[in-house]
Amino acid sequence: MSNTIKDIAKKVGVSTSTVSRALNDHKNISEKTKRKVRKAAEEMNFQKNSWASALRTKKTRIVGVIVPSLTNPFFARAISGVQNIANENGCRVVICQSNESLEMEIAQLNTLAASGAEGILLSVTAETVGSEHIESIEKQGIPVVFFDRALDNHHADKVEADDFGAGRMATKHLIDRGCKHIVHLEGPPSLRNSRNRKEGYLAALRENNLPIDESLIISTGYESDQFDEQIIEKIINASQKVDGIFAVSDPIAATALVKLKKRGIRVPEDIKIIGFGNDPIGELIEPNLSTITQMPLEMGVEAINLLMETMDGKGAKRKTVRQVYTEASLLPRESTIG
Amino acid sequence: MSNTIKDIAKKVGVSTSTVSRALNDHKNISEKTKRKVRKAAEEMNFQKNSWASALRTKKTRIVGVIVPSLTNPFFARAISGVQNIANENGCRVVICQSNESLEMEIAQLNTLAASGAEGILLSVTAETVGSEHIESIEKQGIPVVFFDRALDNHHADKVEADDFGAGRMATKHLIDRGCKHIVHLEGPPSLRNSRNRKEGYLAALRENNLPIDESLIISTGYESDQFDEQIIEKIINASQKVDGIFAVSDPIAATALVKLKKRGIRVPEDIKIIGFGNDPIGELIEPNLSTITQMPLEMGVEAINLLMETMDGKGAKRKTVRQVYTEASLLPRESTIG
DNA sequence: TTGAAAGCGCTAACAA
DNA sequence: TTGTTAGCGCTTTCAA
Repeated sequence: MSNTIKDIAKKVGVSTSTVSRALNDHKNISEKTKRKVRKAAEEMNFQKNSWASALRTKKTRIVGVIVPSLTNPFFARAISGVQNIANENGCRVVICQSNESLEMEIAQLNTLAASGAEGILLSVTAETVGSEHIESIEKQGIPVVFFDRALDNHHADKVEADDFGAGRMATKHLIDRGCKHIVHLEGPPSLRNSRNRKEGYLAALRENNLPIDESLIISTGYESDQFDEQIIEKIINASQKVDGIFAVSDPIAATALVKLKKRGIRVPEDIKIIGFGNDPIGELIEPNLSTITQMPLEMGVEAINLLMETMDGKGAKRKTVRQVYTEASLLPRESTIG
Repeated sequence: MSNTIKDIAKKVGVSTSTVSRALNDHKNISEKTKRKVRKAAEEMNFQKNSWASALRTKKTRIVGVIVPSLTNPFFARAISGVQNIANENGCRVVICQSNESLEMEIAQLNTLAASGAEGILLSVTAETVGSEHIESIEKQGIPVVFFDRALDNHHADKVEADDFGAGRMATKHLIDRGCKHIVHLEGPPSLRNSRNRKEGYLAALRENNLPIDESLIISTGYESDQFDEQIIEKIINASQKVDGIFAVSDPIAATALVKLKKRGIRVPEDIKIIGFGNDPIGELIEPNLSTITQMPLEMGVEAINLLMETMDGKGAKRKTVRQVYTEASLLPRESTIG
C-alpha cells in the first residue's frame, strides 16, 4: 500500500497534524513548512487515503449522476461535462442508468445515498410522477439537482434547455418554410420537457395566426422503438393535408420520415420535418434531418456547478430555488429546406 | 447520519464485535444472536459505513470500468450487465469514458487506482498500443480484465466477442447471396477486433475460393464521422465491379449505404451491405441494414464475474490467463436480402 | 460463543 | 506556528 501522512511526518520531522494541515493548505502553517511537506509528499508519491478522510470529516466528495439512459448521446456528453468539473474539484462521479424505470430510479437513489454520495444530479424517467423518493433523499441531507429532465412540482435547483423557446423556434421555422398544417409528435406528457416543447409549438401557431387542431397533436415516446405505426395513418388521414411535422426527438422524427417515405410521401416537398436534439442519426438518414441543437456539455457543467455550490454551502441552506436555462438553436438541414 | 453497530449493540445488549461478526455471518456466532442482531439492524435501517470498513479491511468493493465511449449502445448495455452483477455482490461501479484517447485512458486508470478501485474492467482505445500503463496498475495489485476490446500482447483475462467467426459469418452471408467482389471497410488495425473481423473476412473468401484483392480492403474508423468521402470513390472506381460490402461497424456501413445511394447505386440490387454490432441506426435507414448482433449484456456479466473471482482470489494468484468468447449471430435485413 | 481493546489513516479541538 | 491527543465506525486478535 502507499505512504501515509505518518511516513511524511517522520521524513520531514514534524507531526502528522502539521502534515495534514500543510497538505490541506491550512492558513496557520508557514509557507516554508508547507513547501517541505509538499515536496516530501510528491517524492514519496503520497496518495491521501480518502476513506480515512471521509470517515473523519464525513465528507466523501462523491457525487452521483442518474440518467435514464447512457446510450443517448446527449446524456453521454453531459456526463463528460460533469466529470471534467467534478474531477477538477477532487470529486468522484458515480454514474447510474435508470433505464426509464421509476423503480430503478428509486433503487439507484438509495444505493447512491447508502454509498455516501454527497449530492446527486438527476434526470428523471418518463415514469417519474411523485417526488417522495427524491424528498426522502433530500431529508437525509443530500442535495439533488435536476438536469435536462426536471420535475416541476419539486423545489430543487434545475438546469434545463429552453424547451419552450426551442419548440417555438422549430415550429416557427416550419411556418417560415410555408407549412400551414403542422403535426406535433408529442413526447410523454409526464415529462416537463415534452410539455414545454408542445407549449412552444402552440405559441408559434398562435403567434402566426394558425389554428390549433388537437387532432394534429399525436402522442409518442422519445425513442424510435416507441414509434407506433398508427401515427403514420393519423398523419396521412388527417382532415387537413399535413405539410409539416415537429417531433419531440430526432429518433421519432427520423422514424416518421422513413416511414412516410415508404408510403410514397416526399420529404421535404410534401411534408417538412424537424426533430429535436441533434442526434447523429439525423445526418445519416436521407434527406438529412433538420433539428434543434442543445448544449449537453454546458448543461452538465452548469448542473455540477450548482450542486457543488450547494454541497460546499457549509450548512447555510439556501431558501431560493435556482433555475438555469441553457441555449438551444436551430440547425436546418434538408428535411425542411432541400 | 445513520445508525452504527454501536447503536445496534446497545439495543440488542451485546458488544460491537458480536454485532460486527453477526452481520458478517461469522461462523462462531450462534444462530440466535445472529437473528436478533439482524432483526435489530433491519428495524433501525442500519447501513454499514463502507469507509470505516474499507479503512479497516483495506477492501473497498469498488470496481472501475473504462470504455472508449458511453454513447455506443454496445457499451451502455454491457455496463448494465456489469452494474447488475456488481451490485448483487455489494460492489460499487465507477464508470469512466476515455473518449478514444490514450492519454485519457491513462488518466482514468490512475484516478481509479487512487480512488481505491480493487479491480478494473477495461475496453481499450484505438490509440492504445503499449501496455505499460496497464502493467503499472497491475503492479499495484489491481487486477485488470479486458472486455470487448483487448490488447493481445498482454497477459490479462479477456472477454471478447468471436470477431473472427462473426466476420466470417458476415462475409459468408454476402457470398451466399451471390456476391463475388466484396469490399471490406476495415477498422483501425490497432484494435484486435478490427483485425479479427478482417481475418474472418479473408477466411470466408479463401474457403469459398474467391480471390483476395487488397485494393478492396479499405481502412476507416468505427464511427460515422470518421468516414472519408474517398471510400466511396474507391468503391465506385474499383477495378472489379463491387457487389458486396462488409463493414467493421454499423455506423460505417450505414454511412456507406447512404452515400452510395446518393450516387445512384441501388442497395441491395447493385451492392449488398452488411455491418456489425446491431446499432439502432440499422433499423432506421432505408433499406434496413443487415448486421451482426453481439451480446453486450452477457459480455459485461462475464467480465465482472471474471474480475470478481480474481479480486476475491485471496491472494492466490492464478498463473493462467482466461479468455471468454461470447456468441455473435447474423441478423439479415433488407440491405442484403430485400 | 462472546467481549475487551487496539488500531486502520486522517482531522481537529485544545494546549503550548 | 506547531504538537498532543482523541476519535470517526469498523474489524480482529487475544483473552475469557
